[in-house]
Amino acid sequence: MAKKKEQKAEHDASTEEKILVAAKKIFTQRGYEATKVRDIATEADINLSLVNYYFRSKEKLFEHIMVENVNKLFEKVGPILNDEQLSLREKISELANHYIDLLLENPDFPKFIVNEVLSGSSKIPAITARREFILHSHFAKQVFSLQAEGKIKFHPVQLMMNIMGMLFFPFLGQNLFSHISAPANFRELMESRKKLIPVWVEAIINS
Amino acid sequence: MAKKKEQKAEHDASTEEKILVAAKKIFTQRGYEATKVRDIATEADINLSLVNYYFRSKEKLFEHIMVENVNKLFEKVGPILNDEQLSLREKISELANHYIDLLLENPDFPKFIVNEVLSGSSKIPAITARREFILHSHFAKQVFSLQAEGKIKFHPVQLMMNIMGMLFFPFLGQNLFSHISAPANFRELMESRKKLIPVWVEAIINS
DNA sequence: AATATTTTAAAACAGTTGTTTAATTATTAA
DNA sequence: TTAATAATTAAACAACTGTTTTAAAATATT
Repeated sequence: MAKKKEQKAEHDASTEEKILVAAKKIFTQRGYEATKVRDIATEADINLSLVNYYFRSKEKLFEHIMVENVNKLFEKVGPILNDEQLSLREKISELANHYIDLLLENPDFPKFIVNEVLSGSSKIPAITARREFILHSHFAKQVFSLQAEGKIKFHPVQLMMNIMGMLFFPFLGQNLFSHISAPANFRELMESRKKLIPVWVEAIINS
Repeated sequence: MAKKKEQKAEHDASTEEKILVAAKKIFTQRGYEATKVRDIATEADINLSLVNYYFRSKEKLFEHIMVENVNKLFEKVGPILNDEQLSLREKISELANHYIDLLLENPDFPKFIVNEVLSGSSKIPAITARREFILHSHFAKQVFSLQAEGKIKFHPVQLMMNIMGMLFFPFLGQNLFSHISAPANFRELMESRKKLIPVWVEAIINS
């Protein structure tokens, strides 16, 4: 029964798997246009035509990878955003912990987020659906109710911008910032942010 | 003497100018790889070979545009960052005013900033030089002295990340955010930020 | 007006790139 | 084992892309 899976774990990765790993790496790093099918084949160490054999076209493969990425980006976050037991501050703390870990492990994600998720250009349904999801989450309701209760004097979207900016932007400017302090320190800086961001958001709310 | 300039102003844009305008638009929007020389020629409404005639190669033209962009991004900012008369808060206020206006007028800039300026991959000297400049500015000194004076309990780079994040990130997620509130409201939200950001930064410092 | 120079245009070139084909090898099912 | 199916490979194709060439038209210079 579980033979196949065990075999997979023991033996070399299957061709399909190798293509996926290579494609994920190169597509996420360079984007669609800058990625050549031959680059993927070389990186995966397989024959060129196997890419089309397994995934029919470059575009199909790209969408596959993008869906994979966006799922990884949101799978853990959905339950957090909609957990009615968590206060806003607790949610922010959880989000900070989760995303900082995730982005430290996936240095290519920030650019992907900007170019595929935040950019309106993406036609991939999995991405547009996630955007909707966030907007109707319990988290969004909590942020908006801050205004309704008169606890903030500015538009709630401003707060969402700040939270996301504090979370994602450092990774976009990683090369810039890790040039200031020692590059190795970037990780420490990000670890510190896990606890700092909730405090800063609180300060902004009370400003 | 001024004949030529006046002619330029009165008459149609020169071919060189038309290419520059088209190239700036397409390169900034789509990036290097996704931009085809034929796209530029079509957009500029000129013959294909004129692109190479005036700029020798696609790569040369790209660098030309990138330098143009980065200059526009920093020309006004240098004096602000190094103005020893301005307090940190005043500098932040000036920066917010300037960058919010600039990015509202140039919707393509945010992606360019992420992919060319913040990304370490850029080999364009004009960009790397600017990075150095910021790090040694009076502004940077002021931020770092906050820590020396014990006014903040975290690393000064954290504050720089937050300031830049609050400034740039909303424009990166423009499509996302303008989907929440009415799209037309995005401009108003950004206008509000001009005054809000200095307050928020203050709140973060005092947190 | 005649000549030289600059600018524009069309076509072609050479290299790249996504994809397909056809043949071979490996695997599975009978 | 044998037949059928799946996986892999090398080669080729056709469209695309950056660049060059060659010639014509426009402009400037003498």
